[in-house]
Amino acid sequence: MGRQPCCDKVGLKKGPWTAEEDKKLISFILTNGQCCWRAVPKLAGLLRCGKSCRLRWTNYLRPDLKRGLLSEDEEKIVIDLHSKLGNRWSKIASHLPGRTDNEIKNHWNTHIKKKLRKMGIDPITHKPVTPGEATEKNEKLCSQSSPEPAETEAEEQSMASQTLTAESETSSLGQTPVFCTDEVPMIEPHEIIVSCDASASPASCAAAASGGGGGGGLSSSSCSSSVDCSSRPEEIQFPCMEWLDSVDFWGLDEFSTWDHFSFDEWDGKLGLDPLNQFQRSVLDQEAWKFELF
DNA sequence: AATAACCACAACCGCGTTCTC
DNA sequence: GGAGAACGCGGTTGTGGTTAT
Repeated sequence: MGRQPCCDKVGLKKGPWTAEEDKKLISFILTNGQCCWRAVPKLAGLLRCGKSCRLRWTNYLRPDLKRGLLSEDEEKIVIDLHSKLGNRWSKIASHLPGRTDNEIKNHWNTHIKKKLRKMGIDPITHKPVTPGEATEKNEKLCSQSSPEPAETEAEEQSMASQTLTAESETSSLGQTPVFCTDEVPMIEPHEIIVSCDASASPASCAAAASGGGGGGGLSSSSCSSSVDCSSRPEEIQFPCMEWLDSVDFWGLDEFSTWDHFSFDEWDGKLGLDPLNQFQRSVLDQEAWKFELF
């Protein structure tokens, strides 16, 4: 009857992930690709539920993630999309390659909201507020009348034109290039090949094929989780994920030999400029996760 | 130097949707 | 077609770090 439960919640670990757990999860996904999340913790030897593994991967461990604060341009795009889409963070994230819905949501709540309020703009309605109007009470009222999200395909299509892509390096909101050169470079959507063999679902293939165009395709929702391998044992083996040479640091051979890891290698494989201090600092921040480095 | 207050972000929770049997 | 489970999303909470007192 139905599917098997994703995890029995008894004895599962919660809270912050340890470096060891990260390592296990990364190794597993490197070896096997992203397949059924419910199977991941068991096979990877983790005492976590599949949901937790998926979140950890999509929000933190994915190689294509940009780290660091959102740029001015990205903020503008978030604000603009939020005015049209409301709190549909995954939709918004799909227009910002390398950013996750969680990240955008957090950034919105901690930075952008305040910024907008300072500018005298209601972050919920995106309309100017008169002084004294922005009271707590008012805010609650406003939240009940959040902007009408775009419902139609056409609307979403038009919004997709704002997507940050390699092809269009300018946003609809500004004439300046979308990414500063000192930002962490993205692995472009087209650099990730999702193999679409005959057994792969049409939906996931379509999503992969349209990865660069339209919606960015690298969002947590539209890319990483779209692999359909549910319930077909032959696919559960390992689906649909190949990395180009440029991202082949994820290739198990090298990555599994953690002892030999160096940041220079990491940079190279990620396509990072070894001299980019910002990137390095970001990676240094990450290093706590990989004490073995 | 100690500690309280604040801030940022990772992770969890719950719900709606999708999918399989 | 219905039941039950996985998945994905958005809201909320918890935790660690930083700043102010």
